[in-house]
Amino acid sequence: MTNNAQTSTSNPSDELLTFFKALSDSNRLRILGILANQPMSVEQLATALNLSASTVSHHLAKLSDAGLVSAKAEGYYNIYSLNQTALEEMSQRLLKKENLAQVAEPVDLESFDQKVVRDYLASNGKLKALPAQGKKLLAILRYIIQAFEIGKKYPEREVNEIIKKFHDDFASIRRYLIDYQFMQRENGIYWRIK
Amino acid sequence: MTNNAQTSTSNPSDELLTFFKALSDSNRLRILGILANQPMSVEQLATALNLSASTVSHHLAKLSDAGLVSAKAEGYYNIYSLNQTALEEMSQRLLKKENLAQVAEPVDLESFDQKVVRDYLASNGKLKALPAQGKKLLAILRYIIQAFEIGKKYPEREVNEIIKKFHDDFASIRRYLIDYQFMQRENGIYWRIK
DNA sequence: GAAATAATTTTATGTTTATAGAAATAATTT
DNA sequence: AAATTATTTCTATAAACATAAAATTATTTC
Repeated sequence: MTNNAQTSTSNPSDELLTFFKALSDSNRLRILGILANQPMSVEQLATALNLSASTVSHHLAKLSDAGLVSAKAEGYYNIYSLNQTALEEMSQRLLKKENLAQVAEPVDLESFDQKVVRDYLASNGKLKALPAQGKKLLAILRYIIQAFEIGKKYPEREVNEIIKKFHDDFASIRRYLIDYQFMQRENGIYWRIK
Repeated sequence: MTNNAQTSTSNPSDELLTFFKALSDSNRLRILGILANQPMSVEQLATALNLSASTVSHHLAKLSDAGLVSAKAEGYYNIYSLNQTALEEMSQRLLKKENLAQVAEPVDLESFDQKVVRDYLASNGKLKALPAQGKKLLAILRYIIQAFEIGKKYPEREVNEIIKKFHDDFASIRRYLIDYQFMQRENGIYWRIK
C-alpha cells in the first residue's frame, strides 16, 4: 500500500468524508429517520432498533461528529435530536461541482507522462524502446520535444542529432513529431510549435 | 461495466445507502474531484492516484452503481466522467427532513413499553417485580391502566381487585396511578382519565 | 451515603471492504 | 493471426468497521 500520507491539517475533504461515512451505515440512517420524527433517548432507540445501547451510543457518536445530531441532557436521559440545519446546509454546500472539483488535491496532470517516461528510460538516459502507439507514445514525444526550443529553426541534421540522444531510430521519431503536430517542417528546416 | 442490479425489493433507503457508501471512501472522493475537472481513463486515474488499475476499476464500479459517474468507450480506453446531474439531484432529493423521516421504517413507538412489560411479566401473567421508578415504571403503568375503562367509576375495593391480578402490592400501584395522572379519585371513587 | 438507572468507553470478535496481483476479456495495431 | 494495450473479474489478504459484553462514569432517587 503506497500513497497519500494524508496531511495532518484537516482539509475540506476530511469534512466531506466524515459526513458521508456517518451516513453510510443502514442503522445510522434508521436512527436519523427516527429522530426526524421525534427526539429520543439512547435506550429508546436501542429498543426500537433492536440493538444494544452501546452500539447505538457508538452510532450516535459518529452522527454527532458529523454534526448531524445533538444531545440534550434531561434527567439522566440523553435526548438526541436531528440537526436538520446541518443536514441541509451540508448537502447544499458540499455537493456542488465547483466544490467537488476543489476536493481533488492539485492533481499532477503530468504524472502520467512522468511514469511512462520513467518506465521507458534506461539508466544511460536513452529510451529502452518506443511505445508502438497510443497515449504512451504521446507521453514520450512530449518528453523529447522539450529538447527543442519553441520557435527556433533546426536543420534536419541537427534534429537527428538531438533525437539520437534519446533513441537510435531518429527517423521514426522525427516523423512522429511531425505527424502529431509537435513540429513543422519546410525546405528541410524544422521548428517546434508546441 | 455492469450497472446497478438494484435489488428486487429496493426501497428508498437502499438507494440512499448505495449513494452514501459510494461517497464514503477517500479515494473515491478523490476520483470524483478529478473527474469534476476533466474526464479520464482508468489508467490515467490510477497513475494520478498512485493506485492499481484494478482498484480504480473497483471504485469506479461503485460510483457507477450509485449513478455518480458514467463511462464512454473510446478506442480501447474507457473514459469516465462525472455525472453532475445525479449528484445535485440526489443531494436535493434525498437530504430533506421529510424524506429522511420516511426513510425510517414505521417505528413501533410502543415497542419500548412492550419490551419492558415482557421482561417483567411472569408466565402466570403477574408482574415479577415493580420497577422502582423512571421510564420502566411508566411503561408498566400504561400496561396496567388498560384494565380499566376510561370514564367508568370504580370503588377502591374493585380497583384493588383489578390491580391484584398484576401484582400483590396494589396499594403502591394504586398510588402511582394517581401520582402519574392515569387516574383520579374522589370520595373513594376512582376513574381512569387517560 | 447507597442503590438504581442511563450513557459512554473499553475490549474483543466477526463481518465488510479496500487493495492489488493474476487471469480473463475486449479492442487495436501490425 | 499475433502482439499490444486497457479494462474488468477473480482471488487472497490486510485494514476498517459494526456489534455487544463488561467496565466505567454520571446522575438521580431513596
